[in-house]
Amino acid sequence: MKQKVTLKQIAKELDVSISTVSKALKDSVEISLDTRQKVKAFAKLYNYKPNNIALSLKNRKTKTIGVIIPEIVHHFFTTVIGGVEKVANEKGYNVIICSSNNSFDKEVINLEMLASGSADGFILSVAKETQLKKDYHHIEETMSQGMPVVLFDRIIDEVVCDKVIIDDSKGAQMATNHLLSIGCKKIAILTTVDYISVGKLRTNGYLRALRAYDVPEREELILKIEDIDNCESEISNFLKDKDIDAVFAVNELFAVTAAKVLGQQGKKIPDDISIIGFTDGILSKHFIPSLTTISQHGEDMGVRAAKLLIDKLEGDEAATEEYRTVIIDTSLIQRESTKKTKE
Amino acid sequence: MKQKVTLKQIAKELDVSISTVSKALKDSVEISLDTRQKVKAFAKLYNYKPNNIALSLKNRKTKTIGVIIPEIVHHFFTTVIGGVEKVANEKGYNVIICSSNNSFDKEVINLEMLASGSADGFILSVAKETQLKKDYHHIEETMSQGMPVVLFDRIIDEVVCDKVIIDDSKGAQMATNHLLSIGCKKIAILTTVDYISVGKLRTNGYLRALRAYDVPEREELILKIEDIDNCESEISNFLKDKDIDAVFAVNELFAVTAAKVLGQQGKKIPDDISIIGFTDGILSKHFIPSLTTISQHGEDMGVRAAKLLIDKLEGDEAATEEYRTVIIDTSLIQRESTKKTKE
DNA sequence: TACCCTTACGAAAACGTTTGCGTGTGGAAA
DNA sequence: TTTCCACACGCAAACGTTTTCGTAAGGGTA
Repeated sequence: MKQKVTLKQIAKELDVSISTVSKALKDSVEISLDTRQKVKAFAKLYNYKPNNIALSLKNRKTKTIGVIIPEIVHHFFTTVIGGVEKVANEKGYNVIICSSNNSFDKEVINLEMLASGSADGFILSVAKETQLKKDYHHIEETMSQGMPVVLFDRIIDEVVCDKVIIDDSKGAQMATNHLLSIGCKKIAILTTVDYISVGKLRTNGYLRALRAYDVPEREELILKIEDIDNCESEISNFLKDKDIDAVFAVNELFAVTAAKVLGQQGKKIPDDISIIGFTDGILSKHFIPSLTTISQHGEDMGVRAAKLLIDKLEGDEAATEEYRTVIIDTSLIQRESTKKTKE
Repeated sequence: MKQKVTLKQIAKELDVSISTVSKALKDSVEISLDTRQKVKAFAKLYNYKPNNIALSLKNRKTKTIGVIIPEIVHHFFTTVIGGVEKVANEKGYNVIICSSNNSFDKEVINLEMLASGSADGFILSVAKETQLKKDYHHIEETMSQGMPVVLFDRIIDEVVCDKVIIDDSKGAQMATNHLLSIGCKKIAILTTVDYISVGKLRTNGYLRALRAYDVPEREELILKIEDIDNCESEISNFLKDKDIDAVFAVNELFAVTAAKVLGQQGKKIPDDISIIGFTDGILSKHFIPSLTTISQHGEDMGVRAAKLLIDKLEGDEAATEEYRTVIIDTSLIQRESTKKTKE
C-alpha cells in the first residue's frame, strides 16, 4: 500500500526543496528545464495529485457547492441536482448533496457543517418544517459570513438572496385554464396545506383562473392535504360521488392517486373526468392514461441556480450586492388525461 | 459581513495565545476555570465553529464518504443513498454524491477528485461504460493508496474489495418461479445486453428457474435490449402476437412498458398475461394494475455498504485485510399484475 | 533564603500547499 | 582582478487546527 505521495516526499527523493518541486510542476521559468523534467517525470511515476484539502485551506475556498434538498428520493429534486452538477462540473466545481429529510434540525446541522469549511456557497430548497417554523437564522447567518446562498423551488420570501423559482401561481393558472378551455366547469383541486409555499401558490393560481373565467369558487371542491404520503383514502372520500368534470392536482402523486381512485369509482379518464397534474416526472409519463401536467423544467432550475451561485462566487464586488430572482417558465405537457368535453 | 471567526482572532481579542483558546474550548484542565469561561463565552458570542478543512488537513481524514453512482435521477440509487446517509450521519460522517452519468471518464475524474483529499473512502456502483471497458485501474489505484472502496449493485468481480449486492440470479429465479407456480408456461423475458452485470445475472436466474421446472428455454422469448431509454417500439414488436402467458422484465421501465404495449395490443393483465418486474420503485407501486416485482431493498443496501465502509475506516489493522461480500435478501412483492391462471 | 512543585499559559511543530523574496554560483563585462 | 547580473534554487510565511513540551510565576517547605 503506497501512501499518497506529497511534495515533501518528492522533494526528499530528488534532493531538492519543496518549493522547487511545486514550481517545477507548474512549469515556472524560475526552475531549469532539466529539473522541471525530472520532477515531472517523477511526479507522474508516483501519480502525484495535489491535496485538495491543503489547497482549500491555503486558498480559503473549496471549489465546492453545497446542495441541500428536502428529500433525496424525489424525482424533481434529482433532476435539479442533475442541472447543478452539469454546470458545476463544467466550471470545475464539486457538488456535495445533503438531504434535510424535511427536518428543520437536520437542515440546520447540514448547513452549519458544510458552512464550516466544506463548501463555498449553497443551493437550497428548504424543508417543510422550516417553512412551518419560519426560522431562517441559519440561512441568514451563513450569508452574513460571506457565503452566498441560492434558494430554489421552496423558497422563503423574507430572506434576501438569489432565487430560482417557477411561477407556481401562473403554472397552476395555466393548468386550470387548460381545463376550462376544454370545457370543464366543475374543477376540483387537490392541494397541500397552506404553509407549503408552492402548494399555496398553486392554489392561488387555480382560484385566479376560475375568477378570470367567471366560474364561482366552491369551497367543497378544494382539498388541502397534510399527510402527503398517505393521501389515498382522503382523496377517495373527497372525490366520492362528487359532481365534477376535472381534477387539478398540485403534484404528481395526488394526480395518479386521483386517477386511481376515480378508476375504482367507475369513472373513465378523460371521458368522464379530466386530470391534470404538476411536475413532469416518471409517473406522469408512464401512467395509463399518461397524465397531462405542468413541467417545472427541473434541470433548467438547477442550471440557473448553479450559474447564479458561481457568478456570485467568482464575481467582483459590484455583482455581490445585488440579488436576482430567476423565474423559469413552466409549460403544459398535454397527454391523454385531459380531453375536450363534448358540448 | 462578519467573516468567519478563527482561533487566532479570539486569541487576539482576549489577549491570550491560540493554544490557550483551543484548550479552553476543549475544557482542558490546563487552563484556569476563569479563562475557560471567558473564552467559551466569547466563542459562543461570535459563533465560533472549528474549520473543517483545517481539521481534515491536520487529522489526515475528512470524515467524508464519497458516493459515486451511474445516475442521480434514478429511484433505486437514491434509496441506496438514503440508507448511506442515515448511517453516515449517525456516525458523524458527511456524504458527497457524484454521478458518473454512466460515463467511464466521468467516473474516473470524480473518483480521482474525491480521492485527492475530499473523502476517506468510497461507495461506488460502476458506470455501464466501465463494465463494458473492463478498465478498473482507477478503483485499484484508489484502494492501493489506502482508501477503502465498497462496491454495490453494479459490481466488478475482478476487483477485490467489500461488496454489497443482491443475489440477482436468485431474485430472477424467484420471479420466474412465481410465474411458473401460478401456472405460466410460456414466459418471455425482457432483459439487457450481457455486459450489464445485473442484467446478465437476472437472465441466468430466469434460465435456471425454467430448467428446474423442466420448461424448455426458447431463444425467441428472450429480448436483450441495448437502448434502455427507447425501448418501447422494440418491446412492442417483440411482444406482438407472441404466444406467451407471462413476461418477466429485469427492470421497472421494461415492466411498465410491457404492460403498456400489451394493453395496446388488446391483452388484459393479469388475465391474459402476467407481468413481473424487478426493483420496487414508484412506478410499480402506482401503475394500474400495480406490478408484482422483486424488491432489492435499496435502503438496506446503502445501510450495509456504509457500515462496511465505516468499519474499514475505523477498524484496526486486522479487519483491514479481509473483504466481505454482503448479500441482501430480495423479496417478492405480490401485486395485481400476476394472477393464478385458471387450469 | 534556597529549593521544588504546581498552576497556567505560550511557543512551535505538524498537516500539504503556494509564492514572494533572499541568496549562492557562475560567467561575462570592465 | 573586480564587479555585476542572470540563473536556479531555497527559505519562510500563510491558511486554521491540535498537541507536546517548555517555562514563568507563585506558593509551600526545609
